[in-house]
Amino acid sequence: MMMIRTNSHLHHAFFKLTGILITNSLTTTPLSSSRLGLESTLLASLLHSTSFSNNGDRRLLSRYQKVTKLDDAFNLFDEMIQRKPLPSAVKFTQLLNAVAKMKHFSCSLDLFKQMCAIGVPVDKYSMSIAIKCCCHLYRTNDGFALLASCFRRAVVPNVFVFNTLLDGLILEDRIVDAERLFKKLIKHKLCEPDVVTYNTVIKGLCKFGNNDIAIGLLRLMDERGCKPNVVAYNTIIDSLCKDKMIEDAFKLFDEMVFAKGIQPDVITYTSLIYGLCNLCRWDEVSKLLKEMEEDVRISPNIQTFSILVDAFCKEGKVHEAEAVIDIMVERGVVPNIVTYNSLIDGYCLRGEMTKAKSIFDSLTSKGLVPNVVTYNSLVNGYCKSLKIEEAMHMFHEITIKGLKPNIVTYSTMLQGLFRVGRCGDARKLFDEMRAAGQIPDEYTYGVILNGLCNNHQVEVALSLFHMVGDSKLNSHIVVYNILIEGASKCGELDTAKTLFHDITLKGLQPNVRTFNIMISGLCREGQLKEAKLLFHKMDESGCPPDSVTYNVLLQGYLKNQNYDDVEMLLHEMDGRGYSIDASTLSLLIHQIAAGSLDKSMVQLIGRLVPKELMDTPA
DNA sequence: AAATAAGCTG
Repeated sequence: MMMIRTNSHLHHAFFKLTGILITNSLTTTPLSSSRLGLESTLLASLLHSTSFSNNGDRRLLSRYQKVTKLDDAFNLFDEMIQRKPLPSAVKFTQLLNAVAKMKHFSCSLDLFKQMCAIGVPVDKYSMSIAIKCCCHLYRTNDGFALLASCFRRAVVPNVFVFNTLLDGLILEDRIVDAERLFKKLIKHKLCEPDVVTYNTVIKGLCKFGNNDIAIGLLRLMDERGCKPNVVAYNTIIDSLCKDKMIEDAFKLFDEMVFAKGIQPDVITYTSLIYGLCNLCRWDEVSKLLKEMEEDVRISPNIQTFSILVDAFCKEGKVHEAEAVIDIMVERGVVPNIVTYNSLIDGYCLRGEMTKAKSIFDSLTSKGLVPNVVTYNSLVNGYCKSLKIEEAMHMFHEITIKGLKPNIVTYSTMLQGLFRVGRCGDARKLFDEMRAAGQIPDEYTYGVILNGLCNNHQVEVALSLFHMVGDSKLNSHIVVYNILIEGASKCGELDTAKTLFHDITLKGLQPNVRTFNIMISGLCREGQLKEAKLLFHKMDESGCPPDSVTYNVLLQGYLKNQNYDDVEMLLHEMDGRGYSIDASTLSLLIHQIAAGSLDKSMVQLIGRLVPKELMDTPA
């Protein structure tokens, strides 16, 4: 399941990236210096005036809005309810909002209830905050109950309240309910949907992969006289980027900028940069980053930088990632736990656990608190380095620190235990996981099947597979790939063949990996004719052979002394630009030494061996 | 005179 991508452009791209970032920070500094032209002075003064208006122009916050600690909020509230006469509803509402802003939703809700109990009049403002709190606590139904009480109290809910409820439904993945509510609003004219209403529904559609319908709604809102804004476009662009449909994302971007004249913001750029990073299209990343830097109104923020850090780390370029962190710090953007999670994960993936651990240990001094994601990376890193005791230690640390291991944590730990052959402990952990209320997903399922197969328990894996039956868990090709590989490695090729046959019966499609595993199994048993047959079936199955297929088949031919076929395959590989992997190469070298291969082949083979293999002695 | 929204973990 691991994919190693090497990208020669990356290093180059990195210098471009950091180059852009550094040049920009240099060009922005002289703005305040004296050797500026008139226009620049104007610009500088504009900059000054905006920074002034940020503080000076804004009205002073009331003490009810200024609360930053929960205790202060409660104390203030207690003091307020003793006062005679009671402070205005506005003051109470401001306090409620301040508490909600601190994300203490249930506290805010408590205060709201107390406030109602002592008879402070409730209006649409306090109602909408209370409803928001319910929604953020995944208790949207309670939000609807409050809505009902609005009607009883003759408080007319406005579009804010409905938007909040709509958002709550989407947060709970209740997309059908959300659509129903949306239609009801329009049909019964409960309120006039505004741009936020539409955007919220668009967000819901995107969340469920309905990008096309989301775009449809974007058109519809325009027709209905509600102009889409940058948020509407960003939501869809972001969703398209996540679904790797980057061309469509750029199409929408162009439409937004050139046809509608809407200015992109940092979120637009960040989404697109994320999409490009995800596809390893580094040159375009630099281009876009440059474009963004050229727009004086926009500068990369913590997310933009974190995405770059993450991209470098995923490519194994941890030093480049650290350079990005240095640049962001220089620019006054403070890295957060997400940024460091990427870096820690990067070191873990490289197996540099000492370094990973030392960054982890330094978090506290930076005022950052590790979260489950942080621990998951370390658990994963230790497992991959076969340091299972350290992994277990980290795993237990999660609960000690008051956090909860999630499905990723359990799956990772399970994988680690299987990997060192501790099937019994894996079983125990699996039970523990279910007792903790964590529902295994398809990934967990794959880890377990794979773990059993690799520990000579194919039978157990197969019976688990049959027990799961026609459930959704078994409708993924990965499951078949694991079992076919497991069965054929145990010499149960007939079982493997049956499974392979079942794939199409189930309406699934074998992928390249499925074919490769099957061909490799057939070769192992010396069934070269069948292997060849399958190889030729690949193209017509819409699944053309890749470099792995050729290597697998080549090894089969070599082991069975089919030298004519070897020659043919080598020529085909040359034509397709595929190269020879390390284990095929060592087989070939043996054959060359034994004099089984024609001298004329040697040159061709030399051409098919990648440089990296030549440099490192086997 | 107070309020709603879209970007990272295996």
